[in-house]
Amino acid sequence: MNGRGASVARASRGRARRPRFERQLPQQRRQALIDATIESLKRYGHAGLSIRTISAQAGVSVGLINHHFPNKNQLIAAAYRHFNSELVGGLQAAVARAADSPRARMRAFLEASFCPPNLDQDALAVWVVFWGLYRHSRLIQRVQRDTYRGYVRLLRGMLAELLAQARAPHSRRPRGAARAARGAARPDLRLAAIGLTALLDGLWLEWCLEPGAFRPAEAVALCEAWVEDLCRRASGS
Amino acid sequence: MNGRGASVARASRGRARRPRFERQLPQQRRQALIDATIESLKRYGHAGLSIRTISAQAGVSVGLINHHFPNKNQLIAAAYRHFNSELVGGLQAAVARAADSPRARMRAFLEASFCPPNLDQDALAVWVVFWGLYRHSRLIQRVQRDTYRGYVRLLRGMLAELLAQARAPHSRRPRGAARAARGAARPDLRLAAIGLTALLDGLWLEWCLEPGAFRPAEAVALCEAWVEDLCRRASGS
DNA sequence: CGTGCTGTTGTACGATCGTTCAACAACGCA
DNA sequence: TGCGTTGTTGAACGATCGTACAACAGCACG
Repeated sequence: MNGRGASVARASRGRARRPRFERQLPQQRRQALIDATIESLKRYGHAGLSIRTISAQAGVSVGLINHHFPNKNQLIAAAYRHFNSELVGGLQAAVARAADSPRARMRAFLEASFCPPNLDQDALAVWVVFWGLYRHSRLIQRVQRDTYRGYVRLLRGMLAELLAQARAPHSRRPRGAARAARGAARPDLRLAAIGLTALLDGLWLEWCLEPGAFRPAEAVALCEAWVEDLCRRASGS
Repeated sequence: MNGRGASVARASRGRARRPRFERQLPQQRRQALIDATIESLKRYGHAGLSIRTISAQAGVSVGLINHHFPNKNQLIAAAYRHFNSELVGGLQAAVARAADSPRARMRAFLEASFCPPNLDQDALAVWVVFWGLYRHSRLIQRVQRDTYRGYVRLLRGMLAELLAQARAPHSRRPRGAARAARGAARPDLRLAAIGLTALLDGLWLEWCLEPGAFRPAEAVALCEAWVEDLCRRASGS
């Protein structure tokens, strides 16, 4: 009763009073809610999709989410978009940081794939929840379509460079190699990208399900052996 | 009001009266509920885990499930066990049906893996739901541990045969080959099984996510090429 | 035909879900 | 210092969740 008047009186009396909450800019709060969503999914799996669980994780009240997002699905889709772009961005950065040789770039890509934060049991839990939403949520489908493109382009580009170099190992044209190889190599490149993606994703999945089964370095080695066989077959034909 | 007396009167008047439900043996009803659970998961994803959705799918009332299963989790675990054993049993049967040569057996295994009912978008939806439960349900973990053993044994056995034949291609001992190769080949066999499983699962996953990306026969070819490279490397060293 | 067993039904209950909304309060600004 | 904007709170709503349980009814049997 009379809560407001009492608090105003306390404040005007000069007593130090901690604010009950902190106002933030919409942009910052939105990002905090997105982070809390992902953290909540890591901790509680599908149960972490609850508005109350997410708001508790973010340290805010239940009503705040609908002030920054029109509904729950939009928040989840935003979290999925952020999760995807973190992955793709991290891989792209690792490749860009590597030496300017197709092999070194591929190695950097593989090592980044089999390192934290990508290689993480909690991350798998998050992916699984999103995958489960895929078929019944147009929002999730749209995010998937938007972000997957960058991943495929990155991986295909590296494979094209490697295959071009394997076919013409003595000509020094690392820059134009991908473009030059595009004609005749396209059917092989398509299957090669499919196979490498499958091997990569499968190893990643296996490790997350049972981290003791093999070491990350062994996964990188398996992928590199596969790429090596691919190049050998390409140069042999 | 007085529903019972009225219906008895109708019945004794000789009017034909359809039974409102059919009693079934517990074993049959349990299986029907398990089938309904899987079908419900295929149709509605994670939302299909609801007691009311499953009972509607099975054409029974909500209360019946708790008469045949102590709670929802036990039903789900039973469904997961059935789903797993259907997969492993189908693969084992396909291998047993194949010709008695390591290559033929491996081919049969791969073709069965990339065929309905295993290669099915709906099936992926079911797997994803179960995977999402894995971390937080001891029942699911137990089922996984029980059933995965058979799958690994099957795949490792075929790989061992193939590697043994590759190492000694001229000695005719297809029966004892696996046993003979067990000593020196074990480290390679371990990584080989990991790699093939990853490639297989990854291709399966990719196809289910985007069935138009490649044909099942191409997936089989990719796996066989991988096995071929493995054997070549084993015989070369 | 009547009786007993038990498979089956459907309501009821408390908990939790996503969402709404009126009231509160933090903080920039005059 | 007081005011206005608006980020934030938390109670309340109806829907739906898993489970319990008393009543019903199919069907085998005497």
